[in-house]
Amino acid sequence: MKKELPKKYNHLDIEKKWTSFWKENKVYDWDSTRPREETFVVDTPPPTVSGSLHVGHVFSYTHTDLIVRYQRMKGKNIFYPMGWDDNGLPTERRVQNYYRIRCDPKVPYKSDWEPEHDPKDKKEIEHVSRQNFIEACNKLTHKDEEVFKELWSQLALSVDWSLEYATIDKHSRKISQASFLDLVKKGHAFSTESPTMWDIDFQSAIAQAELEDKELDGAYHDIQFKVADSEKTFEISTTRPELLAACIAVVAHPDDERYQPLFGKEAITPIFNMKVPILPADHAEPDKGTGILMVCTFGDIMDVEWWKQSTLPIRQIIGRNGRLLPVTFGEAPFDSLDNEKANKAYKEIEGLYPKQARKKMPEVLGASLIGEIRPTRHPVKFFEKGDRPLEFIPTRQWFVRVMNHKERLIELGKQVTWHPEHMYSRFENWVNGLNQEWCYSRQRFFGVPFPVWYPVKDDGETDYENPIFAKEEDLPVDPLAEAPDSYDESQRDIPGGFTGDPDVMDTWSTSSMTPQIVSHWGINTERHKQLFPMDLRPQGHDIIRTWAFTTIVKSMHHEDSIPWHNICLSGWILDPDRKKMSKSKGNTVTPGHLLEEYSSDGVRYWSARARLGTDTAFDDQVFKVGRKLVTKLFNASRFVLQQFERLEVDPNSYLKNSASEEIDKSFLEELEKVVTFAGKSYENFDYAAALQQTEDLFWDFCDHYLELVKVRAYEDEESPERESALSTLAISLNVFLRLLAPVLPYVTEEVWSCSFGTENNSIHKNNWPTSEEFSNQSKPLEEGLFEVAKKMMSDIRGAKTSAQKSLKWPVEKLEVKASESFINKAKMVESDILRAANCSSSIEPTSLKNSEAIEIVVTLAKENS
RNA sequence: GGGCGCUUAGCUCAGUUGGUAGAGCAUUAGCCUUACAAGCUAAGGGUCAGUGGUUCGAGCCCACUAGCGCCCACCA
Repeated sequence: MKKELPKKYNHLDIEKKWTSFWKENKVYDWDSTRPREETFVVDTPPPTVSGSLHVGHVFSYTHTDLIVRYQRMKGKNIFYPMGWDDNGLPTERRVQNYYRIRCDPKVPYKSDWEPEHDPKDKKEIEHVSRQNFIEACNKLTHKDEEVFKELWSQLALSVDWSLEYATIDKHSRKISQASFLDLVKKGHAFSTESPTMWDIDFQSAIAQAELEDKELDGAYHDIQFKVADSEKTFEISTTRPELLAACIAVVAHPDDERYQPLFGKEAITPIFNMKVPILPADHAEPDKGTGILMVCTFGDIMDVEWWKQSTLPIRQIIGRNGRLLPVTFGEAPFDSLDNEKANKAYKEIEGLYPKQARKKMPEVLGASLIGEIRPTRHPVKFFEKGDRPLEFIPTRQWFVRVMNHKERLIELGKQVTWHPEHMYSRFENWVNGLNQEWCYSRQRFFGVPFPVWYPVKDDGETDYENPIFAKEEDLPVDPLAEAPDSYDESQRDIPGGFTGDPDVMDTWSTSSMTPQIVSHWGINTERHKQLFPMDLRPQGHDIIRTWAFTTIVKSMHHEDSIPWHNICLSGWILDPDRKKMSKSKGNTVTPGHLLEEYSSDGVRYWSARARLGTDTAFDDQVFKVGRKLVTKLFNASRFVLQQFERLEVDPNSYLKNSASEEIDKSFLEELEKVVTFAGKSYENFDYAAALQQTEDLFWDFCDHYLELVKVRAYEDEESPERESALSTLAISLNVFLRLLAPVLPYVTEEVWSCSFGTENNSIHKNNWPTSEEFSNQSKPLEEGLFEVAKKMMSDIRGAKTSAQKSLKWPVEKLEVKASESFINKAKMVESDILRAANCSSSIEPTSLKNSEAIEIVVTLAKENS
């Protein structure tokens, strides 16, 4: 005999019990011996380990778990790993603040150094070696990961923890570096020195995918240029006058009649007196500003593009730290007609940041500034995590080719099924808008290094043309700590020796390989084949251009394949003001107290109500509804199981029975419909629709069906009527538990273990209900009997309520005025209705011809007998 | 400037292939009823953003308009 359910449902104790049960019994483990067709593979997003998780994480990770739990109950072998994204800038930033340290590659390594965190002590910032800094990163991320893992377990994410990885661990670094070497081998990666978008605070290159526009105040400065060997002048309207010294040309649209006579001539820049060519260029728009603009090295991406197809030299005046570089006019490429004057003017702005220099420019320009400065507001490109505008600075970087692969990327994007479908257009938009190759290198410390060294020529120059790549079997390598083959560590950074590539890879270089990291691409071919392409990539829609995009780029370059068959995009959590909840906005809610107050199942319910791609407002009310459903399910289960306990019979023995009473048959028919619908919905990743239908019928079950059959189930004598009720109760509870198991894993497991489950058999494996289970049930005489009974019950209750009587108050007379069809149906379920209504006389029908109207007249007894 | 989505009850949202507008919450009134007071029952509440079209019939299909949100864009 099973153990009885406790009187009250204490979610905290029960969650703890099942969390450890699932772990001990390896309920969620992947079986590597089962074939691909029986396996469902998830490319779990590795959460960024920087501080704490908020409800937004809980929300989207639950969505994946719902889908996974459905697939597992369908009998699928589940591959559901968890990774930690602990590589990259967010971690660096957090470590810098947490331990008050900075990485300085010039500082020597200290083996006995330990990072220390003291929230009160505002000690001076300590500069540590790269190795020490990486150790500090590892220490802090491990600490955070334990906290995350705890939360995921409590939330009942059914991941296989033996598949855990971190994007900075040895295995991930190896795969990242192998990916890079493969890209190089296939000609998809290359290094070059070229103007690159540069963040002056982080002092690193950044990629197009990391750009963000910010609206900034700016101002048009109208600057007068002279035409060489002529008295003519023209004006250029610019918001970046501080780049005047970097001007290499002025351009206007080829069709612009105002400037056509000047093409081919030279202009003379004011103040610095440099001769620059006047040329036609398609990107100049006649109706913007004065229609003629200066090309500076470099003000924006168009300057870069234009410069690339020109043969003009770069006049770089902004340095890596963002300040205006020292420049000497008179030395190429800064040729001036008046070096002395130019140098003097430049001294005024040298060493300043662009913003400061801009302020100073009116003074420097003097009479060359025409009219008033006109304020404007315009979008300026920023690194998404940066505080100051980007600059274009020529540096040596590694790039991955994407520009020549747009068509193929779009084809592959179309081969993936997007949920919801319309999110695909964001991917296509992004690919079509690509205007640069993927900048792959970063000038940072905590990341995956490039497995590359360069020879140092005898004159001390680095020979970038002949890179030395690591051997695949040696990966991962750190070129700053290890010497390449055929060299010795003593030859590092000396003429005739070698130097290590100092950069690390873009964080997406690793994240884009999550499928290959977990499939052990290149290491275990069998395993890779068994898992790739994967079934599902879940992620946020804000990182389609980064994570989804780069993952597709990699699988295209490596195997000309899609990485997964489906991609599911979760929406965002909005705060009550409808703003996206995010750490940077400081409006996050942490999930700990929610889980405690509303239970994990209650919080999961809240997540499950939101369809994919739909943003959801954070709303306490929905958590309450979730908790209420959990309590209801528990209590209804207790009631149903009590019927079997009372008779000392096993509810399992009723599951194969056929119901004989019409109301029972009708309810089972409704239940079968929901089973079919829910299965279809889950197949299409629409867990929310499945939940809604299930929940609706479950409340009908509690509010109406249970009330209708209660008395019949209570009967002391065995009878076909009682057997039919008991069978329907057993079947319904059994099916409801399984339908709700993905959303409410704890309470369903608890009830299951006390009812239908056998020893160590979790509800979460191999138990999804099917319509075949209903094949031995006979159809009710009419469809919709349950609906008719509901309508009758509702009206009877209404009559009692408006008479301010209790619901068990006896009914003397029950008249039904309705169509013949309605009356017929009511008659078919009459006995249950009369019992539930506490009515001793039979229904008095009045048949209305040609009328849809239904009137139920309830005459209550005078006395409560 | 290009693209996508949303607009249904006070709030949060459903609304399957077109067929009499739904749920929960909130509000109000009532009820200790042999599972449940962390409960139960019922009531009130809507020009489905607007305009036009297709149709016997439109919340749903089509066109246009407005507001909100998001994604993208070469931003002088």
